[in-house]
Amino acid sequence: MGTTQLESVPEPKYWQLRTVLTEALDSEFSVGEILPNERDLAARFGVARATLRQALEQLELEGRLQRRRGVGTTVAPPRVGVAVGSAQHTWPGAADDAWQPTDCVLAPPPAAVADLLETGRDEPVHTVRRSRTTHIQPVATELLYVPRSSVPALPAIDTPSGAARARAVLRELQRLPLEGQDQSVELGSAGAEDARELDRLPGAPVLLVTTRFHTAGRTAAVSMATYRADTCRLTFGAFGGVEIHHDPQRHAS
Amino acid sequence: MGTTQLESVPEPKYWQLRTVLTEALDSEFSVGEILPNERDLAARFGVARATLRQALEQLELEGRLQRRRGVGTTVAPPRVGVAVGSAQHTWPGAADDAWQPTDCVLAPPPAAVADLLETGRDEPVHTVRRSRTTHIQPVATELLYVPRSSVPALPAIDTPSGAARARAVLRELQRLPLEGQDQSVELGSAGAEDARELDRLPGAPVLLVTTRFHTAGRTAAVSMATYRADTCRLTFGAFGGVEIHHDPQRHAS
DNA sequence: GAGTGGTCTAGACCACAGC
DNA sequence: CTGTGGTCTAGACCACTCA
Repeated sequence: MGTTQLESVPEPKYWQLRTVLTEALDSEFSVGEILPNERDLAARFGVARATLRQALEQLELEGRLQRRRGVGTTVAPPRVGVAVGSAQHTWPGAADDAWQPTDCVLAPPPAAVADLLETGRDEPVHTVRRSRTTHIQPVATELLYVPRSSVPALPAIDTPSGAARARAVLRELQRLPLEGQDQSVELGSAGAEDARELDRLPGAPVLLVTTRFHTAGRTAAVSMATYRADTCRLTFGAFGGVEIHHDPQRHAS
Repeated sequence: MGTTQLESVPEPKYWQLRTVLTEALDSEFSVGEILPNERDLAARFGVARATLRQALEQLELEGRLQRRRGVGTTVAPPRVGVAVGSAQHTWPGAADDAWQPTDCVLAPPPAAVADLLETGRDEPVHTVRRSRTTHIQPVATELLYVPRSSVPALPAIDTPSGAARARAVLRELQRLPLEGQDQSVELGSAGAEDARELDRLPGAPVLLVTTRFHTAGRTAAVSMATYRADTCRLTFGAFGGVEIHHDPQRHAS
């Protein structure tokens, strides 16, 4: 008598829960609707709150849910497609781009960036801060590193740090011939600052996009952008406008 | 007397731990080295194991650690750059590509894919399974959906399902003129099957790459690839060979 | 078998939003 | 103030690997 478990545990409870909740979201809930609170949900499914939370975390990671401390858990809208690489490469700051410059300082970049720029590790570069929003939600922050050699005509550094100087640097960049750009995407977690700016908690999953801008055979600038992984689908090419309504948890054939 | 906390909790313990461990990894550990087990580490830092694990999860997400049940926790090597989009677009199955076809069946695709292909929702399409490895580690699995109209010359379906048929479909694809491709990247979690194939646990974070191949103004094929997010850095363009040794947790200027 | 990471529990308290 | 999600604890047991 007394089997080890009712279900012989073929798979963990939080994973079963995730599946059940996914189906419930697909069939019984609509975007923006608020779910019952975690304590009630846990009781309803007969699991500890920690287990229920593990399932909710999965769903938030997949962009199906949005949780806010003090508020509640709501059904998230489909991810927005955010264009990060286009067929016709353009400099950051071009007329059509979606970024808002907020600040600019002259400082030594992180070592990894210095290596990409092939500048000395202690050599200060223009560091432009920008942010990007869709509708009203912040989706990304960026640090754009521009060596002084890329913008030699920039007026003396008497311009105070700030958005004005950021725009000046970007304007000077446009004058260079852009030969091409390389990009890479990887998973990261938001640091305290980025988290605040993206309206998330520290450690929230983000997509880190590194872009190298080339001119005359050398690297003219490097951008390191941090996108909210829960709400964004990064698009390359003409994929921008397309809506994809699939479950990010891949269901094999 | 008795302050609420020793440290007035400006930030959560697991986050402080993450920082401490990151620094320790940078300075005192080398790639492949095994860390003390979780119970010892938790005791050493004076926290519960669950809290310690929260910090380790972060570090694993960032690609700094690798954890294996029954084995232990080791320091992970830097992420490998995996080329997913190149300047000169090529069909899947081209001579140089890194994928290994393993199977092919004719079945109706998920609804989302049917919409992208503009086929009927119940219309069966060739579904090619492929996998991709670097060195000896699996890094990605893929389902490639090819409508029958894209490979009309394919011999009758008497070829048994399997790698041979997969190669036949890919070979036929090469005959079409490739006009271009769109891609999108988003965060997802590995389903049970993918997890097994990628040597991870269900729910492991993955990067979902959707590629649309165009010919003659229509979509000739759709690929949905699942990359291990912990070990991969997806590269677009010539970024392939570059090593980046930065901390995926963005440190602002 | 011993030792590892993975899952789960039942509680407690905290930080935050909104009334 | 109440109610929400976020953090943390101290334990237990399970699944897995390897000697």
